[in-house]
Amino acid sequence: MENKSEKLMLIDGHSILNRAFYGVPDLTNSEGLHTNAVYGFLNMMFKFLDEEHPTHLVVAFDLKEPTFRHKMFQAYKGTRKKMPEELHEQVPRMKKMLALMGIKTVELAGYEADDILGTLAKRGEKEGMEVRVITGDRDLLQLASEHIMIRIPKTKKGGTEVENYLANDVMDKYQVTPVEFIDVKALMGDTADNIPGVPSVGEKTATNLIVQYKSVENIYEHIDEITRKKLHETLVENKGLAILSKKLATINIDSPIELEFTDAVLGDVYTADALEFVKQLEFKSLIKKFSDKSATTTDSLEISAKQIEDFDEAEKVFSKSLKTKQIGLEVFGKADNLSYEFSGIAISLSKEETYFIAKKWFITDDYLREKLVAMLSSENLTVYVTNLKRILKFVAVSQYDFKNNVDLAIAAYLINPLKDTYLYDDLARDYMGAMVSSRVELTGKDEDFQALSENEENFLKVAGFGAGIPLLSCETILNKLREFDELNLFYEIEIPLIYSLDRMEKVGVIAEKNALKDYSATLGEKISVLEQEIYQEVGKEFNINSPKQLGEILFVDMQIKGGKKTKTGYSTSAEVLEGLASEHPFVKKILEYRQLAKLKSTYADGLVNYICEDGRIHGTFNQTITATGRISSTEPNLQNIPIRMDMGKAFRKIFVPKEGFVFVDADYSQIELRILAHISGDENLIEAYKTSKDIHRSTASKVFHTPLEEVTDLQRSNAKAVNFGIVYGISAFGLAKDLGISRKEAGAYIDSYFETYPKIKEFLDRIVNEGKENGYVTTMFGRRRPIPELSSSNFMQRSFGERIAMNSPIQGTAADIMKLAMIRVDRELQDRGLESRIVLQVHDELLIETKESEVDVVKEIVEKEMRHVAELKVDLEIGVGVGKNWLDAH
DNA sequence: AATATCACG
DNA sequence: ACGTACGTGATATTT
Repeated sequence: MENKSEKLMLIDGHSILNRAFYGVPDLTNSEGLHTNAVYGFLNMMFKFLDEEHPTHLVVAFDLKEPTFRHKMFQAYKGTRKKMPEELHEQVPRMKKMLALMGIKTVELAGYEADDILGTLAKRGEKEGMEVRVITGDRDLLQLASEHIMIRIPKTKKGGTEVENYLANDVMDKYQVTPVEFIDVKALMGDTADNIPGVPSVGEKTATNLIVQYKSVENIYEHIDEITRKKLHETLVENKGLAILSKKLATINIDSPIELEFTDAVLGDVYTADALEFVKQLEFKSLIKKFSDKSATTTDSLEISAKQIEDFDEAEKVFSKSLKTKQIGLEVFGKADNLSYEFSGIAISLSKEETYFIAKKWFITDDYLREKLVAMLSSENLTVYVTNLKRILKFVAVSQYDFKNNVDLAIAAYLINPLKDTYLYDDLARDYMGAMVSSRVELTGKDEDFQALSENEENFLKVAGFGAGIPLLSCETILNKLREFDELNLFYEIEIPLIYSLDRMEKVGVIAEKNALKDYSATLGEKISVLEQEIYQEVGKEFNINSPKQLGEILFVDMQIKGGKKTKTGYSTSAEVLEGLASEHPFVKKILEYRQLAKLKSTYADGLVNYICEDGRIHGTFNQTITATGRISSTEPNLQNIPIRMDMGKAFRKIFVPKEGFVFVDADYSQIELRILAHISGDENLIEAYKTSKDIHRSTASKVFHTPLEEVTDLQRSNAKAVNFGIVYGISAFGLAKDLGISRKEAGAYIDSYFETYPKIKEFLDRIVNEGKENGYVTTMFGRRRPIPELSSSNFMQRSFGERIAMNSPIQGTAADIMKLAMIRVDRELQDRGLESRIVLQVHDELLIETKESEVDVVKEIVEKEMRHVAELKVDLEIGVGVGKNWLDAH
């Protein structure tokens, strides 16, 4: 029977797993299992499956026992270098994954994966199949033929490129046939593959010889024809080695493998068991892929809410809730900072008793809101939720006194801030060991209204999980928090902060829409002018916003030197372009165009879309995003409004206080460096802060051994860069790049810095060791950041981990201090009955919309509260400004 | 959905 | 030999 339409894919298991391991950054699931190689393997495999649609699939692995070829080799050179443990532990995991997907794996005692692949490839070809061999090993090129394609994925700067070889591709690239390739390899040897080869024969010589003589054996039959004396000599001397090398290099294509191709037919790989396993390994994107394609999954935990539409029954549930000690709660509906509309409230009283009280008939928005307020402000009732700030949006006013409300998403964030979501399914998985369908899986991304009517059963599940899981997981989560010694951080900082952030979001900040639109138009005009000028210079029109087109025009069409590679093409970053500007002045126009285009799209046009009917922007401040404990700002991002460039500063002017108010802006001066001085206890830096006005100048004076008055601007700015570098987790490379000096010079600066401030060096060493021992580092307030990278066997990964270990306690402590300051300033404004309000936080800065009559008291409040949040060995200095717009106040 | 770039601390 | 400063988010382009 002809098998013309059949296609066999063979994967070199260890080789691809190895590639994946080194190509994918370290990944661990919450149990601490390393998963990056498995993840990379699967992604690569899916990519090939999508491309090729094979009918048959086999993955071949080596076995541990030494093979024939290994044994022969060991006479010449030790053993292969062993796999790092992080990879080793992933091998059984990979095999399990493949087994669960119903994919055939083959391993055979005494034979390498190469032999298995070779045998199966030839066997498949004989049966008339198209064959694809996926490997990272060039040795396999000897298998290439008209119907056997060797595909070698290469990880190039994050992306993967594939080299494909049929027989003629091998000829094109190596000038020899696939079979002759064995002989080339035999002559030149391959240390990585344990083939000794003939000494001093490299790729060139080997190829030339084989092109002429076709095989090792034939060379020796014509050995007298070799005229190069040295070469002739070594060839004769090493004849035995050459013959042996050929044996070592030859892949066995007749291994005794008991495999019928019918056993390797590729079926549905998206099995329910495989889905369970990818969930356990926490491969987010693959979970989605598997869930979409596999049959319905069963939840390992059943909580379905009972729907209530009757007013009297609703009354009963609320009154029972208010009398009990603890409930789980979730609110459904639409809400922003200006309005809200319930679709209902889910309440869980116990595992068996969960309700969804729908808004209907007499159960109105007002009624639900009233009940919600009662529960959130109850003295005796503890309410467990997963997103308290969102729930607060259903309570319109900012004047409230809520208590005993526990946001478990934030608790889970404190336990491990590296996750990207803390939704109910995440909590169930991490703290209850239960796999449940996510909200998106059950109801999609649609609004709650539609979901309720469209798929009632699924919606009631979401309601059940949403309220039930917080209640059922709270004990485990809080115990973990206690174990991690983060309860104080949680209750004294993170929970109160929720209310302050909510207030800040609800207040919002005025952005002058008309001024913004005018500026957008101005920018638009300047951009068109530049655009035309650039087209003139280049000689044709193109999309300047496309790095691809721009790169090709600059470095291919115009042949400009100095092009740098990225994985997709030429880099056109500002850094590269600036390097070009002196020789090609028009490049400045491109830079300027870029800058203005950015300002127009992101800030001018971007911000306008967020201005509400009240003329204000109500952004969102996220509390569970950053790894260090900072808050982040989205929709829009109000923490990256321009300030450094002149053209950008205009945007700060459109942020203004309302009538009768001004802005008071307060920021911490060099808070991170001061924290470093405190934590390290370095007397010299502490002393410098006590006596010097200008810390960078003072640092320059000491580091460069120059009297204070004689420090040049350049020295000061270099010292400033070193100070920054220290906080970022110093490296000579990074500093050199920043300052545009050599790595050696940068190293000298760093050495001198550490001589000046010896305890800083001690601290940095200590914190890295501590991180390696514990697997995490902490801030002054006990905030924890795990650093899995520190245990990586990859130098780059580990170095990254070390810099994180140095930076996180500093950046994180600054974040803790600012959070506490915000809470206190906010509370003081409330308690004193003032009308002034915090409107923005930008990491070390607070912007306060201040009633004109309250300016003095507000200034006094921010100075006092911000300064005294923590008593450090150096004072926390606060800069305060007052103005009619953000730029002037800052 | 990923990549490149650039705005901020 | 390798090749990165720490932490974020939005936009436009390309896949």
